[in-house]
Amino acid sequence: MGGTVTSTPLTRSEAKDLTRRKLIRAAMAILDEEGEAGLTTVKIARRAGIAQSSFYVHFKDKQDLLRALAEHCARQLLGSMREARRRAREAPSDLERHRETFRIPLEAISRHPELLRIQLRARHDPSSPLQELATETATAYRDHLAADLAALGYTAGDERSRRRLEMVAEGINALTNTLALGHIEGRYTDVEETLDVLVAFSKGAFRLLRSQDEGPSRQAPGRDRRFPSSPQGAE
Amino acid sequence: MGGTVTSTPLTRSEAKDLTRRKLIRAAMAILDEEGEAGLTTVKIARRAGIAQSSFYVHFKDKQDLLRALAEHCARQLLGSMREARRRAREAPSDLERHRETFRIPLEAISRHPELLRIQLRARHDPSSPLQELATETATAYRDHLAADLAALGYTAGDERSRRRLEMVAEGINALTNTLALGHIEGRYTDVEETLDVLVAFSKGAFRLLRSQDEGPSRQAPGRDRRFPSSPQGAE
DNA sequence: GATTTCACCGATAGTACTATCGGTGAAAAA
DNA sequence: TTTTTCACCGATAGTACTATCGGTGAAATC
Repeated sequence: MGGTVTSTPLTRSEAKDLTRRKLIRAAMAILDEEGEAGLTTVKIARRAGIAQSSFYVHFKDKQDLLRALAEHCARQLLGSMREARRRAREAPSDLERHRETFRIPLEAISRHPELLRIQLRARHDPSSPLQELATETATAYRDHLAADLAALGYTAGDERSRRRLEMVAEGINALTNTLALGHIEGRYTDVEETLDVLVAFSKGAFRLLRSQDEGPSRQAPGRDRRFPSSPQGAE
Repeated sequence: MGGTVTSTPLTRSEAKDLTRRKLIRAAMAILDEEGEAGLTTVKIARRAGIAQSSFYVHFKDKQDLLRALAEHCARQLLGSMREARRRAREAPSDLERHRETFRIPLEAISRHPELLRIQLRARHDPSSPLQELATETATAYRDHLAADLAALGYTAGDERSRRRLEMVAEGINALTNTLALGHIEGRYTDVEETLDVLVAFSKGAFRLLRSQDEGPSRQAPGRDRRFPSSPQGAE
């Protein structure tokens, strides 16, 4: 990453570190292309250019590699999150800042779409060793956005408005992810158009947040506000 | 399903059909609880109460079961989609209709959350035999919603407004799924509150759709509107 | 130059799962 | 009643993957 182009003669520890990184990269690629079912030590090692058994020189077991991979992803995601916050602060006008808040994660996702894909997949997969990381990341993003919104004046006073803020933040993240994937898949090629849609959606939500203290929900408060739990009998 | 409570003496073909359904149910439950990695013929058979080898009396192989399971899910999803359309038409006022359009899928998801979970998981998993079904389902939902919106007057004239409509429909679906999951996971217990948020988001998007013919996008049309493709060099 | 270290190799034991096979008893057909 | 059918059983061959082990040569150390 540092840009130092070291020529071929490497020390032993440098070479080892390089192989380790190759293994993580290979695992990421396979995870992205074939999913976790396709992730075997045989394929990882072959792709990294070493023998299958040599895999265990670098990692205790497969689980150990996934832990390292999760850390790697977390570092990268945290980095782009910090960058987003920093760059959004630099925007001149309020309107531009609002738009930038969407552009930056969109750019970040476009740069490394495999991170989002792997995260979305692991998010709902109980058999995935990455599920915990995926959930944590999603929560972190949501809270980060909610905090930003709170700082912008959409203050969370009572419990209800706090929950609304959370819902809006989660919704905005879902929208960003979905449209970013559409962009990556080539369906929505125009970034500015995508930003238009994101901004439009969020404006509606902000209007709700601003009106939070003015009146109660549209429904009478007396009735049951939960769906009954699954009756389990349907065919 | 039909309500006929047949007492214990079953014909041979009835008994076989029952076992087959038990196998599909067992597979669904395991898929939901443990993901595809945990889905083995051993577990499916044990859960259905038969020997592992008897699995092959009902299905040619595991793939065959997954095909049957996909059909089963597709039928159920299609059914709830039709129900949603029908019930939304019955709503008295426009405002109520708008709100109902969100309530019905939310109810449907709450009734069978495992369907959504399995779909979301398979959607981004290249190793999943259910990926195709999941993608088709997502597309069908999006187009269904887009058509409803078009019928409501958000007409798709030119190519650009058609694409916007598609983006909005996809966004609304993503929002519905995300908030529905939040509801299932117990974070957003109040259905009416969830509907408030969904309606607020969509109002913002509708405002955009209505203004589609009035002016161009906020950005100058000359510059590059796509992100460069991933440089692959980042660490 | 001699010795030690160790990243990598090939071979293989162990494990978990898929799918097949012959046998069995009760329902269905004769 | 006799015969046939077949849904289910236990046992097991075949397959794919994980993880270990002893060996090797070049880098590192002496």
